[in-house]
Amino acid sequence: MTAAESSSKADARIERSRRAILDAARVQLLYSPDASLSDIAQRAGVGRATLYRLYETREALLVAVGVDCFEAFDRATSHIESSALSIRHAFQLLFEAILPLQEEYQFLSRFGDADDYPLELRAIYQRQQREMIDLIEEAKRAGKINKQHPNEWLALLVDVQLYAAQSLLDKGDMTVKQAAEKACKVLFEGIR
Amino acid sequence: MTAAESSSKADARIERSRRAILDAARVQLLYSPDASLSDIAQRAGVGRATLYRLYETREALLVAVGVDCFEAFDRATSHIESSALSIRHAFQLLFEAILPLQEEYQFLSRFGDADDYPLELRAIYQRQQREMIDLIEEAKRAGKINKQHPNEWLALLVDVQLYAAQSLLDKGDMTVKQAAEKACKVLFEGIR
DNA sequence: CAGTTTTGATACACAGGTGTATCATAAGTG
DNA sequence: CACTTATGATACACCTGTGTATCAAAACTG
Repeated sequence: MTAAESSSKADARIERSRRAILDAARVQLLYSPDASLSDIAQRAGVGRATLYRLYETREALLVAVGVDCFEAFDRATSHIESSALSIRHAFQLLFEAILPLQEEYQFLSRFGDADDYPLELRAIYQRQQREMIDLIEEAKRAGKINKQHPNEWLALLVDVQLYAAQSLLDKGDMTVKQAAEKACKVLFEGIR
Repeated sequence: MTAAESSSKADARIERSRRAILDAARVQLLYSPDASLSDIAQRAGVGRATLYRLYETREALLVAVGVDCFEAFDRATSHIESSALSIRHAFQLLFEAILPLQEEYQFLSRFGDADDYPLELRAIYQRQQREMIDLIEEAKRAGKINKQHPNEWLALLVDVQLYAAQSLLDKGDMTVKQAAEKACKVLFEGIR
């Protein structure tokens, strides 16, 4: 219904501009949250006017990027619950799925817990958090996680393990699978 | 030599303004990094002109806050190496010392790893990281940490454990000692 | 290929932040 | 208590970002 998903019969130019803008905005805003719309348009390779044509305000763009990130996240993780062999394996698959989408995941985290950001983004973030907590509770029931740990804290630990795993990837000498494996292991068993 | 440390024979009003501004700036910039100097002055309870009198530019203020944070951090942690009974105990003491200084610690982290921030802040951050890595290497030598883990990654894990521990404190039902204990335990032994 | 639609460039008004200067007032100093 | 100094308020010029409008040129559609 919204402009975000109406790829039905629009001019090909629109879709191209839209994709370029969303990608550029995600990267640029993650790198420097106070980047101007000129910066974003330039990175996207489109005119500033085009950006304003597709997204009425800066806030509307923020929301659109958030929605886009969430869709990518959902697409990459929806298969997990059906194909995981165990809870621990589900975490492993989750880590492997999210790591290549760090930009998208971090975008949602960063703009999801700030008080002064669009309500829509916060709602998306909370929905994502909810799914994570569901998984955590399942792991608790399976005895894989100490039941005394608060769920929100555990969700935070998963988040930061992902963040730390990304730093391993950035160093270059590791595959996604290996980084996910390491993060998962340290999460459940500690650094020693 | 700089105004930052010349508390020698200055007018008492100056020192009072300086303290109020540094505290307000730390909190305000941590909460919203793009806050205006008017916001900061207002929170500090001083006029905007006073702020400009004590700190020539916005960047100078940023550096001054960073230095102030580092001094507080140093004051709180310098006693540790002499009083720690073991490496593991040193981490426990470190966590206990830093947790009440989360604002200061987070300020240095946030403004220390961004590419577009003052060089002085980055230098301070790197010095702090260096001390952390020294501690980590000592723990490796003592066999408390798996030697295969990269030091930078481990330093990141300590950082994020502190961040997560803060969320436990924010919930209210925990003392600093308990939160530090929990973070330390999970760091070394995992969530299960 | 003719017609429609998007696009980029440009100019504009507006708002807000930065940094400087001035001056009467309040506060500290000796 | 006289003297010195910091302070807050105010006004100012400058710059940058936001959002709107316009129009010729380019790209897509059938």
